[in-house]
Amino acid sequence: MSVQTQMTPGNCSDCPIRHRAVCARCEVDELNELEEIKYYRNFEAGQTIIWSGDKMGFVGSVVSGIASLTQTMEDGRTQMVGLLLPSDFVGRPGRDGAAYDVTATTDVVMCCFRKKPFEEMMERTPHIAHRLLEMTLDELDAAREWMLVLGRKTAREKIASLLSIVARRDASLSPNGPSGPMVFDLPLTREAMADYLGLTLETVSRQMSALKKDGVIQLEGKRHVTIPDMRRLMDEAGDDADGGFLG
Amino acid sequence: MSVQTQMTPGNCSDCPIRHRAVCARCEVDELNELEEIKYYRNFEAGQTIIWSGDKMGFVGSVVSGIASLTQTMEDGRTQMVGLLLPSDFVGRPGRDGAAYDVTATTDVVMCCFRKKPFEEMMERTPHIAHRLLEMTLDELDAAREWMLVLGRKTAREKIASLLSIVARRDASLSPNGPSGPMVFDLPLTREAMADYLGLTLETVSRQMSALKKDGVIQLEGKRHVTIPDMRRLMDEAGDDADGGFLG
DNA sequence: TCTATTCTTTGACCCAGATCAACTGAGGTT
DNA sequence: AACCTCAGTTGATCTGGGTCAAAGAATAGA
Repeated sequence: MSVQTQMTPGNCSDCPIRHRAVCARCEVDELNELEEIKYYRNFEAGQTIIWSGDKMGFVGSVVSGIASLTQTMEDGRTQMVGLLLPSDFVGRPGRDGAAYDVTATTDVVMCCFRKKPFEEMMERTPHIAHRLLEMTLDELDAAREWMLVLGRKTAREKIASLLSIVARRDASLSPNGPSGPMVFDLPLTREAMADYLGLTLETVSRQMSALKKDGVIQLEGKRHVTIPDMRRLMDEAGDDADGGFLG
Repeated sequence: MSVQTQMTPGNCSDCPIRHRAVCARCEVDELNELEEIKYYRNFEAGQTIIWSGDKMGFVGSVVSGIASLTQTMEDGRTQMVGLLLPSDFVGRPGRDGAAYDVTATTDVVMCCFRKKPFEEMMERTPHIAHRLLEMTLDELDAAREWMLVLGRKTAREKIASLLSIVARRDASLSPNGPSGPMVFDLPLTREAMADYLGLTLETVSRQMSALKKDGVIQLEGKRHVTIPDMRRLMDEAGDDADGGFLG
């Protein structure tokens, strides 16, 4: 999951490692090579894609839907450690076991590559290794930004942070530019939000109600969110770093 | 900062990107090339190595001492997002700005490479890009493991987690193997520990005292720690994943 | 030796968020 | 329509860790 980078989906649908921005780098020979080892898999909402510790025979990227990475303690406490949106990469070239559970939050289509051939291709095509390094550095930045959220922010700030991130990454919004109102459907249940934010679902619910009451967000039903003023929301998130999202 | 990987320092002191394990991969031509663009810098404890947002002209790795990565909000709340121990890499090839402050916690010696030539060399030497990808994936795993600590663990568990990590990465210990008692000096002040764990320094102090009272750790002075039973400490940390550290 | 200064510990009290519990409301099934 | 079930809301109460305050302990300097 990347916080810094915006995505323009829909382009470059055959790209081996889907680019976050409009793809300007596709190289035909790369694609042709990959075509042979590429396949698609569908997962239903709630289904586990990979169990932590399992041997992973593939790497891949999310084509549609949303998946989440979670870690769980023996006593059941769970923490979401990443959100995989379309174009995000899954898997660890050079690693055998998965480090955390990957679960489909909505229905998910993944574009997979068998790991061995993918790794061999990485050897031959430095381009891909570079792209992967770049993406991994993005994820690392995002993970570290999230550490600040988890460690130091209040419940209200946490909710605002999550809403900003989802708003930023969801393309179906801001018909009037990034400073206009934003409209989107939350792809997460209150429980999933809680797991992401290190809160309980009750606290999430209460803070959502509070933000609604204060006019920071509007809610239709449980999932449909309107953000009348993105800047206001970002203030609530206490975020200095907006990744250049707003002017 | 890596949680999973152990380091055996002292080997391979000229290696461009120092390996965490005993180095079996040094290649002479690589070294010779790097020698030209390599230089050393010293920092005193407390000194800032890089300010968040600054343009970074170099990448490098920690040779000795300990540095920390921190993020700070406008109101002063700070969260440490990474701990850099000897052999850890600093910098983001392909990125211009630093994403967070890097501060010397103790006196630090860094081995630096000017960024441009380093990146050019990365182009020519896929080996290095792979190594860097591997290291970045390790950091990502560590960051995500830390998200569980920050989001879901109690203060006591947090302290125990931090102590395990420091113990695991400190080489000057376990004269009687990994199941014997461990002895080391904490490289962090109580405040730094608090910033790492998302706590206040008072809570850190109280929990250290509690762990001491309960015999989980022994303290001589403020910094010198003995862990009579590593397994006991890991139980206190609530960690299922010990990274294969103990049998 | 006698301060300063910096780091740490400990105590008293408070509050944000957890916990426990009841309730609402939208689908879906029969 | 009657009944589930699942997701979310809201209330009442409790508590872990924060906050404020004061007092050691170690080191450096004069």
